Order: sequence, then C-alpha cells, then structure tokens
Amino acid sequence: MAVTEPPERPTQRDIARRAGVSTATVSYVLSGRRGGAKPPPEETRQRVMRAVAEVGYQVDHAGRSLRRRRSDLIALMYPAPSSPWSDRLAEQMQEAAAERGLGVVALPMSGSAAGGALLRVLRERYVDGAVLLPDCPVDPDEIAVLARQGLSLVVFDDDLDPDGFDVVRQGRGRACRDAVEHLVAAGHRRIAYLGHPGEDRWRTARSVKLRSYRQVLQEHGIGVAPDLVLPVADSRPDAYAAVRGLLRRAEPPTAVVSATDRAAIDAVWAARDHGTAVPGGLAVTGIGNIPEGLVIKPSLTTVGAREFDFSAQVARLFERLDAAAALPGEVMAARWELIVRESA
Amino acid sequence: MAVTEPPERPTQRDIARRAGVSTATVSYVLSGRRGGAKPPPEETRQRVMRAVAEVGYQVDHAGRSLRRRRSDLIALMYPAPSSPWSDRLAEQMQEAAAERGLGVVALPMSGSAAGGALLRVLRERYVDGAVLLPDCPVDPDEIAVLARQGLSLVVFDDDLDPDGFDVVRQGRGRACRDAVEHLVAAGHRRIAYLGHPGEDRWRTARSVKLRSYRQVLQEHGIGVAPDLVLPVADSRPDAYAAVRGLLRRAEPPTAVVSATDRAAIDAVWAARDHGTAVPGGLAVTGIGNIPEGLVIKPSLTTVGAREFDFSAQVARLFERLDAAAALPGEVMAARWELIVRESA
DNA sequence: CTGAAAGCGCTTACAG
DNA sequence: CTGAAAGCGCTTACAG
Repeated sequence: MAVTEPPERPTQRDIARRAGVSTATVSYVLSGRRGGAKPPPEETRQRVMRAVAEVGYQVDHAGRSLRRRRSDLIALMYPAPSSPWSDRLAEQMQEAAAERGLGVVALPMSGSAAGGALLRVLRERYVDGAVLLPDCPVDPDEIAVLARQGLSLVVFDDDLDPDGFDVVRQGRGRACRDAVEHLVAAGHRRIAYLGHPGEDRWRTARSVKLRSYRQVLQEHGIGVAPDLVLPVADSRPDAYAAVRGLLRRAEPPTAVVSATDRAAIDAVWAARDHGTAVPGGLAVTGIGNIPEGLVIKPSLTTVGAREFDFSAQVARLFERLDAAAALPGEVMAARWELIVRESA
Repeated sequence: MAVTEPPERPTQRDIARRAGVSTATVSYVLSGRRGGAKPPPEETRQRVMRAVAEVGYQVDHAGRSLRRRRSDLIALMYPAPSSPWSDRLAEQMQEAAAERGLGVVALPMSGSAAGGALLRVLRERYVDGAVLLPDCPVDPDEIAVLARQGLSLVVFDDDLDPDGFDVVRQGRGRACRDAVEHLVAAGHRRIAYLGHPGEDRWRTARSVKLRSYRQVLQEHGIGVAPDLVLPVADSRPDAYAAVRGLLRRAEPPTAVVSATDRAAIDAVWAARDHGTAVPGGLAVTGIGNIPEGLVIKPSLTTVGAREFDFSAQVARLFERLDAAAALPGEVMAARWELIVRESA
C-alpha cells in the first residue's frame, strides 16, 4: 500500500506567516471585529485572503467554538422513520438558520439504542439549541438540566411543564380519543388497532395512542381483544398484509385505528383490494395527518395538526438563542384535532 | 422579567477542586488512559465520580475535540425529503457508530440554499467522516479537497472518480434508460414524465432521470412533448392531481415514468380512481424502489437497488475512519436495476 | 501513582 | 492600526 502524506489542515498561524501578519489580524479579516471596530485596511485584507485561497484554509470548528462558547449549530431530534412533518420542520429550521449563518443537524432516533448516542450531542454541547419532537425517549429531568446549563430547547410534549425551556402542547391524547369515540359513535364495536412495535411496553408518554384506544373502548364497555392489536404501523407492507389478514377472518373488524397515517393508507388499499368498501365495510382512521391522506380515495379520516407550519415554534427557538439572559419557559400550542374526511 | 442566573456548566477544574485531585486525574477517570496504562485506583475514582454526579458534569465537546483532533461524530448527507432508503442508511450508520461510541447526524439538503450551510459542517470539521448520497449538490473538486484534509468520505456518485475518498457506483443512468426502453418496447409512444421541480435547470449529474427519459425517446425518434413533462414528483398530492389531469386530456399518455416511486404510486391511484386500468390503460414506472411499491395493486415496476442494505458502504466508512494513514480511494457497487413488476 | 504544564485552533481585551 | 498574550476545556507526555 502506498504511504500517504499525513493530511494537512492549515491553521490561522500558517496564514499569518504567509501573509506576514499576526494571527489576530487573520482572525479580524476572516471573522470581523467585535463591536463594529474598524476592520483591517483593504491592502492587509487582500494579502490575508490571498494566503487563505492559496492554502485552502477553512476555519476549524473545534477551536472557534471552544473560544466562542457556542457552536452555531442547532438540532432537530425526531423519532425515525422521518415523516412529512419532521421533514417540514427540518426545512423550516434550515431556512431560519441559514439567514443567521447557523447550521442544522437532524437526529433521527431509530431503535431504542440510539437514544444515548444522540443525547450526547445535546449533553456535550455539540449544538446551541434543539427542537425535540414527541416520542423521543428523553428523560424529562434531563431536559431541565440541559436547559439550566444554557441549551435552548423547544420541546413538543403534552405532559412536561416548561422549566427553562418551552413546551409545545399538541393534546394528542384528547385527539386520539376523539378518533376512537368517532368510530364508537358510528356503531363500531370490533375496532382493530395498528400500533408501533413494542408500543405496549413503552412508558406512558410514548404510548398515548394505544392507551387512548384502550381507554375509550373500556369506557364504552367494549372488550379489548388482543388479537385486534397488531404491531405493524411502522411498515407499510406489514400493515397491508395485516389488514388483508384481518379481513379474511370469520369475524373481521369493522373499523381500524392506525398509529400512523402511512399504515392507515395501506389499510385502505388492503380493504379496496379485498373488495371491502371503505368506510362501508371497513372504516379507517389514521393518526398524524400527512398530506398523502388527502389524496387517496376515500380521503383519510385522521388526527393531527391542521397547519403544516412550524414557524412559531422555530421563531421561539431563535428568540431563545438570541436572548442575552435565560428566558422563562413558555407554553405554546400546536393542537391536534380529529379531522373527519371520508374513510371513517 | 426575572433576572436569571447565568447558566453554569461545570468543568473538569471544578470536579478536580471538589474531589481534591488534579484535572489530569479527572480526565484519566472519565476517559481512561492512553495505551492501556493503569487507571487511577478505585478510591480516587469514586471520589471523582461522586463529584461528577454532584455537580452534573458533562464533558465539553469543543474542548475535547480540539484536543483530540476528532469529533467522534459522522454525518449522512442526503437530498430532502427523506426516503425509506435514507432512513435505512441513517439507521445502519447509527448501529455501527453506536458500537464504537460514535454519534451520527443527518444533514437533509432541502432547497438549494441549504447547500452552503450544510457543507460548512464538513468543511469546518464538525464531523470526522460522512456518507454523501446522490443528488446532493456538492462540488466534486471540493470533495477531493475535504478528503485530502483527512475527512473520511464515502460518496454515492456515478461520474466522480475516487480520489482519497470512496465512490459507490449505482449506474442510475443505465437503469433509468432501461425503464424507458421497457415502455417503448411495449409499444408506448406517449410517455409522460413526472419530474423534480426545476430538474430541467439542474446541472448534469442531478438531472440523470430527465436526461435518460429524453435520450431514449430521441433515440427512438419519439418527440419529447413539453406538456408531458410535469414537475410534480416531489409532492404526492400534486402527482395525483397531475395524472388525473393527464387522463382527462383528449389524447392521454399511455405510460408514465416518475422520478420518484412515491409519485408513481399516486399515479397508479389516480389511474384507478379515474377508471383507467394499470398497466392496460396506463403503464406506470417509478424510480427508487421503495418498499411501498411492493404493496400496491398492481405492484410497481421501478428502478433501484434490490438490496435494502448499506452495510458494505457503512463498513467502508469505518475502515477509513479507523485507518492510521489515508486509504486510497476505492470503487464500490450498489447497482440500480430495472425491476419489472406489474404496473408496466 | 499523581500533578504541573503544554498545547490543540481560535478570538479578543489590551498595550503599544 | 497591529501584535503579543491570555484563555476557552480538554488530554497527555513528562517529571517527580
């Protein structure tokens, strides 16, 4: 194997030497001077920029952020797989961040193992702030600690109280229960639930969908049949197959609640391909309100936010980042509602 | 507004003082000693760990990474919106990274503006390495420069030659042309194309799908009708509406090629809802091979990789990260193929 | 076995 | 107007 040169990354010292100035001057040219002091004169600037171009200098993040005590980076933590909503939020964060010269990194929480590794990004101050979407298994106490240490945080959560960070209330439990109530009110008694794998083992906040389903059935004296709860909501192929299977049973369910719109849409296909009318033969309700639900026939009844817009939440994160002193925690709303369309 | 305490982040100096040891000892306890030297004795360790717990110390990434000259973080750059493939790759990277105590950040490239901000993450060494998926508008010369400076890079690209980084060949052009050839061979002449918005203005590498479509039609002497090229592939609702519109025309197309499987699936539904048989009345081909294409009826003919697995590419990135000296660039394969199913 | 000290690359108050 | 110097928080060769 060829012996390769050790990779060389030039530093400001190299630039300074090359341009015959001090490293202070290099920094002034590259990053400007604090407090609007006069920048170095044009001639000096040119010499420095020439040296920068010649050696291909790039500022080093580690050095800069250690000195400045901020990273100019923010994060979006969301549960994998991504969704149109997480994509949209990432995009809106990026737009706002780009205006200020900040970068955005996405932290998809896949599996349970990833939690620790991703939390490190927040704990070790890799970023200055973050938006946490629901169902990220982060310890509430830890969130408060992070906020107290100066991390700017906007957290989507229905239970947590703000405490040096902001909380966005969605009212997901109420909305999910409304969906099941809607089915019960229409006379359904055999209602299947397409859930996340392992959802019944999750701790309370994350299993809000399954709990809503069970709670409403119980309140109406309807038994929760274990064989009507299927862990297929995270896989469209699995959801499709599962619903085909349900419809082949001797006593098929008359309605399906799905923890994801994606799986609900496949439930609609499965019914149609099986020759079962929707909602006549099988009523279907999703959770999440993705744009795709508007497209299918019949359009999908679901639960979610009506506005495909996070600008208020993003703006709040930047307020927090810009604030000189720590801001008190605030409660914001981005309510989920039952959105009745054609499929149920 | 209440005056708030300035956020306090304890440092190793605070721990050292509290535990009555030096900062060196604190570091030895927290991070171990290089070269397997003996760690501090249990009694010291306990004192340090107690102090750590008492003040809630967390290592500071900026300090550590400046000293160690690495960030223990890798990135995945991909074009937004996310897809099952980018989700899968992120997940596989996370699994492999977690084993080594590394973190993974995702960099979704949304819009054209985001390019600069995200590239900064690579240029300024926020991360030690990255996987770049196709259609990220990154300058090839810049990639070589980054690699030369020691960044570990695995790049999905059909044109670029490896040069201190590895290249994964997918052969997307060949595969896309095969799909159009497949339609032409079946006798289709009016073939619509659902493309990415702005695709006709993109520079060569990114517009491979549209170019493949045009090229094959031209080779067969079929005129490319501008009104059959629709920029709707990134929006499922738009794609659905566009195909409904196509089918209402006096002379509707008999086939559709879509730049995304997602839009292709909506094309199938649009046809079904319009009462047009697929593939009899409208043949539909997607690009991308997402799992959902297997679920719909008729199943989706598409183009893409057969294996839903990036372990070879991920393994290569880690080889590169682990290598003492810079590794020469290598060419890997993850070929795209025409996958003929029922819809065309 | 443990500590004092140097230094990673940068920024910035300060002196000249 | 510009440079010498301190220091951000950490790690690590080195001396004791």
